[in-house]
Amino acid sequence: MKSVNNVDSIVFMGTSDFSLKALVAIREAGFNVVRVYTQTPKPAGRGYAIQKSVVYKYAEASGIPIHCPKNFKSVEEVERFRSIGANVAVVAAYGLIIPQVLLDIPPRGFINIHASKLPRWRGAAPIPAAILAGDTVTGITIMKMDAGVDTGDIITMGDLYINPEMSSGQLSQELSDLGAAKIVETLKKLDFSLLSARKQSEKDVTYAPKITKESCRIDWMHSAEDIRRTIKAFSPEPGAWTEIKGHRLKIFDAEVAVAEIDKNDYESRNLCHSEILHENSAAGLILDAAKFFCVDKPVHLSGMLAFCGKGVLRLLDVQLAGKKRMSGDAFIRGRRDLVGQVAG
RNA sequence: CGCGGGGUAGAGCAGUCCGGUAGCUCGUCAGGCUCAUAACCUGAAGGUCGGAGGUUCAAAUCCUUCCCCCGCAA
Repeated sequence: MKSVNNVDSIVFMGTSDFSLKALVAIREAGFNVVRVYTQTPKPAGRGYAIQKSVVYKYAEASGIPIHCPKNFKSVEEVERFRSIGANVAVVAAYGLIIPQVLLDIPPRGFINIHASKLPRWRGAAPIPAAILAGDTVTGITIMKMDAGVDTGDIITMGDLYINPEMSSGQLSQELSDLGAAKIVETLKKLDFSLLSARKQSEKDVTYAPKITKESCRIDWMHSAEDIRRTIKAFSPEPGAWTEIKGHRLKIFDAEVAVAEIDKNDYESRNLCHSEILHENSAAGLILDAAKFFCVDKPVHLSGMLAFCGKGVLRLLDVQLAGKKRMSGDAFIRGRRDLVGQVAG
């Protein structure tokens, strides 16, 4: 039986932690990775030290030849790739555009691991997009690459349920495990996989918008649930943030403390905010503990609380610029001067 | 040499400019009050102030140097 094809010459292209899992899995499954492409080590971080990608470090330690072109626009780079003579190329979170001339080179083409169920969330940031949208299920797509952005024919998919507690970081880890398993499965029966590929439906296409600094900024006028999802979607990187007393505060985790509340029905042991609330400008107000009267029952809330456009959020994991990351509880205990401030 | 913040009790912070008793909010432990409480009151334990030198009668604080943590930017 010819189930294991002649795929003993694989080129792997990837940069992030997400791709590293796939690379490791491919090698552990016994495939021969003959070359690794990853993004150029570049000055980054404090002091602009040269940073190698995790994939670079792994390949280096494993003795796999590494190549880091800036792009594939030159004939030289294309020919260099051709000279490897690879049977198939696997791409996962690489970060460079692969032109058609390159896609045409390997006999069995390019295969991509994408962190969503295509055609939902095409684009660069599918994981935060799924959380932000409140999706209850997402997954992995293994596809044949074509020249479009995540438009290739689908080989296989894997499902993953999003539990509401999950942050992008956790989801990304689980998806990378799933992706690693799926790519190995695909490579093991490569010819069959390629034959069974089917076109994407053009009906349910959505795009995952690029993440910007501004899209990570919290709008406290939104509901507590919306803001909670924003926080989860950008945790731990790059981190949802707000500004308080002129300083940037990142929020890595939060939970809805009260989904809905009549803003007049509460008191706080620390200070009386009724005048602020009457002005309807309470969104973003930070408190450290409060007692609410919902219907006829008093509800005691502890921890670091933030009023939203609708409801109250409990901030669980925060970090002020320049300080350590800590629980909201500890943070607000030490920074009582921030109680009663309005974040924005 | 990219810009910047920080290291003080188990946690989070103030005090540092201008040297002179180690302080705050919590937590912990013990007791009290209350119908009751994530409320309140009383008391206790817990620190070689990141390390090493130096100046001084005296250093958390001033000088030199080293280590560690973090934000921005890329």
